[in-house]
Amino acid sequence: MSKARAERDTVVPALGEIFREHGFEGASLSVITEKTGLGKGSLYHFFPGGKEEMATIVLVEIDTWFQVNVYQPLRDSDDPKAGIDHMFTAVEEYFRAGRRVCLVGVFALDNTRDRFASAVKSYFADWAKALTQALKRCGHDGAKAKALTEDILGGIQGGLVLARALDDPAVFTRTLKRLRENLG
Amino acid sequence: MSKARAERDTVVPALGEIFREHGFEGASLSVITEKTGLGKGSLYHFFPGGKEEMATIVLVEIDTWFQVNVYQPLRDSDDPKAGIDHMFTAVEEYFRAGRRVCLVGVFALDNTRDRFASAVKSYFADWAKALTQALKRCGHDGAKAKALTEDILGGIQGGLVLARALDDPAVFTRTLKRLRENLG
DNA sequence: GTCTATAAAGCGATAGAC
DNA sequence: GTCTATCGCTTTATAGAC
Repeated sequence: MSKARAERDTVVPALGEIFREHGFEGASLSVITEKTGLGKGSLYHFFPGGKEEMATIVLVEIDTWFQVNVYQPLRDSDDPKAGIDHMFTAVEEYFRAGRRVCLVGVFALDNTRDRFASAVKSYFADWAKALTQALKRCGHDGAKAKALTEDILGGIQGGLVLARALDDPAVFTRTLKRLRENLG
Repeated sequence: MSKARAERDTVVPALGEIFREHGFEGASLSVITEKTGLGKGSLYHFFPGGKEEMATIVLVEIDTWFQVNVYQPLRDSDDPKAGIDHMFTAVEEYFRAGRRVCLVGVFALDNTRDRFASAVKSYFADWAKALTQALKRCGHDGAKAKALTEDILGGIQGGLVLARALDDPAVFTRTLKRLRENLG
């Protein structure tokens, strides 16, 4: 089981890219088979729950990544400004400078939304909470910190949508730069 | 033909809501039949090209609406500030104060993207061009006008994603308010 | 113009041999 | 653990009666 688990985990990143690229509905088993090189037999061996389990595990992996690389630094950094700087750097890398969309954003907009509603909601809620707290520690009052948080999280998602729609990743990096500078 | 055309056009808004709610892949003919009350026979009579034609016509309708209600006022208003104010008001109504997502944004993120790439691209490109021009007429230099345009269009899209993800439409209206105030 | 019936293909998922 | 074969269902789309 532990071995199967380890084997399974190596496929999860590839599954993430597939869901990002095709959405939940569009990621058919034939596409998944093709891109991962795993046959249906293997896929259902690793993920008895089928596509839904695959997507759930991908969402868990994403949550873990953001907890470790974004939320924790925001919460725990002695210097809250450094935590925020680290967030912007991590986000720019994670979204490959605008060439990669946000899977949670994709799931939020399409009809997959209801299926994974709680994971989608807590992704943004956790992020917002950690960022607001860091902004308060930087000296902003509660209302300002909340407003800045919405501007930053919304700006990131919107920048990704625009970058993809216009087929111009630089829109995203420019947006990140302005959001960063806007904090002074 | 003109009669069929008129009859057809009455269904287009309903199709728009269906694609918004379910995405392109998720909007199956059975869903469309149920929500519009039209049988498959009627649907293929009005839209011989099937789903793809339905979505194409919906995108044309959206483009027309934004041309008339957003881009033209931005371009033609004697007072560019009034044109921008009008844009924010129209956008808040159009997206039902955060309860309605942007179909073009939905199509931009999922795998439908490639299918309707040019319509998706020109939706944002036309909007950006008109808004940048209006901002320049307000006195902003070219670089500032371009930056503000990206912040505003991205902010709108991001606000819609966040509102949907958090199941809290007010996130969108607060974002719009700040974008508006940010212009002074 | 709208209906029913149906075709052809793809879907997620399962079973069983190996 | 991976394969092939197959089930049952849904999908888009078409045909033809009315």
